[in-house]
Amino acid sequence: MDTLSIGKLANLTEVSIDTIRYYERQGLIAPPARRASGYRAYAPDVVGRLWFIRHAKDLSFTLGEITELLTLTSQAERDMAGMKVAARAKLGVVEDKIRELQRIRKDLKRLEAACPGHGALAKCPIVHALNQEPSP
Amino acid sequence: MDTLSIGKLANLTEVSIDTIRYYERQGLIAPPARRASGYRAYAPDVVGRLWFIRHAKDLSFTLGEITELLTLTSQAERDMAGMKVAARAKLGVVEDKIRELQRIRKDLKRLEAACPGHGALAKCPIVHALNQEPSP
DNA sequence: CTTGACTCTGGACCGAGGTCCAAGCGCTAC
DNA sequence: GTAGCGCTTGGACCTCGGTCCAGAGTCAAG
Repeated sequence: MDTLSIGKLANLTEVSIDTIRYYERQGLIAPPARRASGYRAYAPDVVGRLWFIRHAKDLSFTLGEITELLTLTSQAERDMAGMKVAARAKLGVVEDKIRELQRIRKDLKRLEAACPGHGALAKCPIVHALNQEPSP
Repeated sequence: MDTLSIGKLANLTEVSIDTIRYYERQGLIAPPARRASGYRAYAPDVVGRLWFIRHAKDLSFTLGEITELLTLTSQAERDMAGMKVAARAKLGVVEDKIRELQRIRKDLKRLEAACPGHGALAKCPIVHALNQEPSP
């Protein structure tokens, strides 16, 4: 048998059955052929497609973006420029998030350092800072 | 008049009217007194409380965590230890997120660097990498 | 053949943090 | 006094990425 049941596919890809069906509804994977019983019968190349989705998710691409990437890659005659552009664009987004989190980290560190850690709450510099209207 | 309508409060705090009502439903701010007409009439100290919420949100505290922080600060006789502990705990969470994003950044950079940016898509190293099952 | 595991469908539900709506009053500046 | 904002309510809806369910039919091992 050269097709896979959804359960076998799930085992091979570490993507749950429910999630595979969800991806089908979302259009990330094509509706597969069916057995007489109605069971989904996947061609083995779907395994690679699911790994693609998983890895792209691990790179913080959204499912919508992954759909676009999959469309891109499905046109084999195309140039690879699109992939590189997508990677760089996502890199920019990730770096923005890192900067924002670093801003938060700095603020938290400053507050934590300013707080002696004991004494009346009314004198807590963290509480004080949070209650203030921002200066500008 | 020493009370504020919800609209005035929204203007003073950069928190929208809908959001203020939402916070009331969620228990972050107490249900205010009402005028005869049913309009909410806020005591001016609610302004500080809303700034507290806004700033804590800017530090990536969730509304649930902010509720706890507000409970903490409402007991003036308490020690400030809890605030410092909360700040340090959140700092840890933020640093974990930063590390995860840095992992993603590293992976994206590596992929982007590996891709020549032109040529047949079938040879794109990004596509190749994403299609692979991870080596356990 | 029987039993237990597998799969099917459509739709409801989750959390987080809101946003938007209608229909109907209240308030205030002119 | 009237135009035109402001405020009220309850509930529906949104994103994102799934998860879970019932009730039914199917498959494979013993």
